[in-house]
Amino acid sequence: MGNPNYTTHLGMVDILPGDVERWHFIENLIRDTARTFHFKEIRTPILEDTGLIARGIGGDTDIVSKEMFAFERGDDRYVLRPEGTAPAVRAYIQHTLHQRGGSQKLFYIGPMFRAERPQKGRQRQFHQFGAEILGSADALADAETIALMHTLYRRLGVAHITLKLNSVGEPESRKTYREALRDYFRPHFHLLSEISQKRFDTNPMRILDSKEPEDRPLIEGAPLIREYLDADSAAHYRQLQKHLDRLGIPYEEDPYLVRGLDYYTRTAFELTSSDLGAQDALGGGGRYDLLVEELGGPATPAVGFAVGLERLLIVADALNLPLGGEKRLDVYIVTRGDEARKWALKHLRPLRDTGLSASMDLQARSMKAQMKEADREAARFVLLVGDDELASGSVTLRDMDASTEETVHFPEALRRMVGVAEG
RNA sequence: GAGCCUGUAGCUCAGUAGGUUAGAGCGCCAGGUUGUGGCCCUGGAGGCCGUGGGUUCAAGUCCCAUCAGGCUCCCCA
Repeated sequence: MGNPNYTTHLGMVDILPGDVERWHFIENLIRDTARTFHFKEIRTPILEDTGLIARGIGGDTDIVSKEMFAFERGDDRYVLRPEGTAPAVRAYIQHTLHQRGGSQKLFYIGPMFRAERPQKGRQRQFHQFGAEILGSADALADAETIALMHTLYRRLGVAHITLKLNSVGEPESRKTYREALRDYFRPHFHLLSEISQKRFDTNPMRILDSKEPEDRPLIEGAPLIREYLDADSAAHYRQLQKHLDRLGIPYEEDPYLVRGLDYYTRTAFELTSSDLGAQDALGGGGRYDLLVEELGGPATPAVGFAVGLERLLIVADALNLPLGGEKRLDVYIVTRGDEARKWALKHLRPLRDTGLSASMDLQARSMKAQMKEADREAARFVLLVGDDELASGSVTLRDMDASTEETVHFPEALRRMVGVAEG
């Protein structure tokens, strides 16, 4: 591919014409779906304070410990946001959105950055759609959040997806559970995989979703968190399941589902697809009742999720879902001679003012070359203007689909083209 | 951070046990039609064979390094 002087950095990709339309399609679908749930869009800066991210996500997570694009400038520490929840919560606090009353239903779409090794479905700059409900502790909020995520995929037409559901309880019950897990694994410690041995101390719950074969039999006998859930969390979990049943949203209880970010409480969920390969998570989320207070705001229960748009596109492609491509051109003006080019320049405006897309040759090429370009851009019509037309005050209107043409006055040509474009 | 694989025209790829001026299809440009697209024919432009070093009389082809990419582990969206 030659040797250009400059190329994108590792894990950063350009989205080119022909591809951009697919992004528009899903972005439109997302915004419209969020609108029907009456979630409101929020846009936050791509750069955030490093402290916010470290505090919000947790210093022990991979994201914070080794995947941040961060730099300093003067006394300020900046980081390219690796996820959207902490920034959304920051904005919620900073602008006292809780004073607006009720519970705030927010969503965002935008680029996120993590310095990981890129692979299928994972880029260093990737895009997420996320939604958050702040201010409700009710399981109804969890259900609405999940319903939004589920509706998006249903409306996209994705069929084979699995919603995994679990409750990770309150910090207290989790602490008890962690100890119970250590007690259980301790006698078998030497049988655990190397990775799991490391996690034994740091985060024994992560042993549960280990993919190492030698861990599987041990995990099957391990105590489950549901046996250690506090009464309120257990009730909340049952309530959510009833809501999901009422909504007709199928789910699979996964007692081993443990999500990577520190801030989750109670509800944890994940949407997976077999079409994705190794990175099979389409989206995931959960409840984070302590985060707002942790970041300096009023104690505010909250729940949310994020879905990866790159992965959504992969799934859509695997299913051959029509996302659309480049739009065809309505009218291309083919000219012959300088006078005709001047005529064309003047007449582009009335064409465009009616809403038609209109274009012309910018290189003074032959008519044949102009026709080829009109064809390449899938022009619906060609307006041909040369000496004859200029002399008679008319234009040749060519219907490129029907391969027919006739000579008419410009206003008449305009009327006909608008009629077809609207039909 | 680790492993495996790949790197020849804009794109998809051929390039024989290392041997003279590096190929195809598609795409692009032009001509065949001095005022017209899609099909067809003809011609053309476009490659320091990712980069650097080494082996050799000779390297796209072998070796080493490096860079980039893909997939996987880890982790996550």
